[in-house]
Amino acid sequence: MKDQLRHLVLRAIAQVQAEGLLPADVAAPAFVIERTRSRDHGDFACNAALLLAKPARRKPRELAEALVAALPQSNVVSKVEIAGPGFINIFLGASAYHEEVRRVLARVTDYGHSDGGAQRKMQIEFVSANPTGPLHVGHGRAAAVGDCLARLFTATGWTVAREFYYNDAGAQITNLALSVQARCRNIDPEDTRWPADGYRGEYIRDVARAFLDSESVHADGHDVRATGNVDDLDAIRRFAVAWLRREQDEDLRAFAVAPFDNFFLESSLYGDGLVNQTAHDLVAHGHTYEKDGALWLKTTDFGDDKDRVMRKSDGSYTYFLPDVAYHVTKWKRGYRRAITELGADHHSTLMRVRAGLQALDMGIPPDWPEYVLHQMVTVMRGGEEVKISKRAGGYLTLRDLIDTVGRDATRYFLIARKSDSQMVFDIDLALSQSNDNPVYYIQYAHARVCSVHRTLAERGLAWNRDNGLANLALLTTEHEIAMMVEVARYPEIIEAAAANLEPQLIATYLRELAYALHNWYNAHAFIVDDPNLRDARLALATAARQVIANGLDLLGVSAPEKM
RNA sequence: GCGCCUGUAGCUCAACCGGAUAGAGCACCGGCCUUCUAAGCCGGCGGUUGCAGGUUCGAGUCCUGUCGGGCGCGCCA
Repeated sequence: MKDQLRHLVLRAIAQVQAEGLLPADVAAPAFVIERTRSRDHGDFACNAALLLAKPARRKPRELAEALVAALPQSNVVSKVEIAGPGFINIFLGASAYHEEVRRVLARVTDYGHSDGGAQRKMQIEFVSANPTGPLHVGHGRAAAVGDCLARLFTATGWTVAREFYYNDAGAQITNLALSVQARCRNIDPEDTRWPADGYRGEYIRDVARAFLDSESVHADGHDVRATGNVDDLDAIRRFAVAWLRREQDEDLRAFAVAPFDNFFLESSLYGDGLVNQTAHDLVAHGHTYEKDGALWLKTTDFGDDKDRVMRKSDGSYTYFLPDVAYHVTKWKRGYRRAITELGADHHSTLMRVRAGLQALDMGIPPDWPEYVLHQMVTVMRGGEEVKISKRAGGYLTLRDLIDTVGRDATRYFLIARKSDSQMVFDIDLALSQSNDNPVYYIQYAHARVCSVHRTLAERGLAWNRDNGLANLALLTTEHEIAMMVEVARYPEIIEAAAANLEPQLIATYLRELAYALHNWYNAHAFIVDDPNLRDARLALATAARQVIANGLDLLGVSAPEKM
């Protein structure tokens, strides 16, 4: 709808220019077509006249009049008004909304999708948890946001690759192996022989038992068999990494996160010599210097507040050099668009990685890759913060949350806030079966329409879809108009959510759509005697149900037929 | 001290990359409805958008300063 109107306004501007009212050298400004706040102002408002006024040196209202006069005829527009300082208010005819309802039922699960991405390829990297323990709630937020973004970009015409990057070789992994080894030897965390920075969670005991039992683990596409040889630390390390990767995969599956297309191992960067190569290239491009026996990258050349060590005096690299090398592979793999999702506590790597990429002078744009940062989640229950998991010990796991409130509520709540705001996850709210709980409220709206169809069948009636679509003009009450407007907004929401990397817009929208549906449901009976009206109401209700189902699917939340 | 994020009604949040009178829900007060699933409707109360400047036709939104909260400031990742 919006695009149609934008097109009309552009033609009007060209027409006014042709008439000489607007100088030809005045470029069409970045005007917006936006939903009005109040229905009194029509369906959409356009600010083009206000923006053109200055360069054209004319009064906004005068220009608005010229634009309105030049606006091409269209069957979707029923009325145009000039208001306030020079807004052009556009009123849509009912038929425009009827058309939208038909489109929903014709396109079904594709409704609201677009081809804006033109099937170009892009990559989203998210979760990227190190395989040292079960996923925690922060990973859950990353998974919910990243998975939803991936679905959104798929829906808007991009070819999306999902990637999971993990460190399988660093000091943390050594600690993991030592912890498992200690457990194999029946050493407890309380024991003086327990490794200094060992992982104390109960799951370490499970890994140790599996290792001693010579189990075989399948993760990331290959099998790793335990040798059972407690003295072989390297074998323990390989097994523990595979075991925890499998555990994390199970967490992600329980969370209904779509499978990752690629798991990228940090160790492979060393094996392929890419870290050395990157260090060499950075030196060659002259943005480095030696000081105190270490090699520094002049990140201050690219906006950082101080330079950073890239190779320590002991010859090993700091973490951000492999990060740069990793992102170089993304660029070389052809991802001209890439999104990296991180916890906000890692935001400092953002500047460093971009600085490293710029220093390499490979023609990578300064704002590549895009970043999505997610802030901390505080989990509350009964007015108190919950932070301990029995299995993991020091932190609350994603699995705990899923087991407590269910997958749907977990996903919805973790996506429902802007990801760069801190959020409070209220377990009591997520568990409540009431209207206060938005997940319940939205799913219930979906189930209700399903229920209407069941009742219809029980009464021996059938819904004549085509008859309903032919009689949409019978839907004229305030609630029905509001309902149609809400349904028609869906494509705009998808577009805005993808463009701004803000999946929470979908969550907010679905609550509003469900609200409109419940209101409508309570104001009118759907199953009435008049077959034309009945079919029409069912057509709109079914379209609304479809939009709810589509929106919930983007969020990874199920759309139940019964509740 | 420096950097990033954040601050909107008593509470949880909106406000569509500068637009019109800052909106919903919950809570509270007064009426009403109760049907295909357990649902809602009307009215009332509630705001100097943390504070102070600036930019312009127009600022919750952009800029500067300031105050409060979070995170990060290592030759850890």
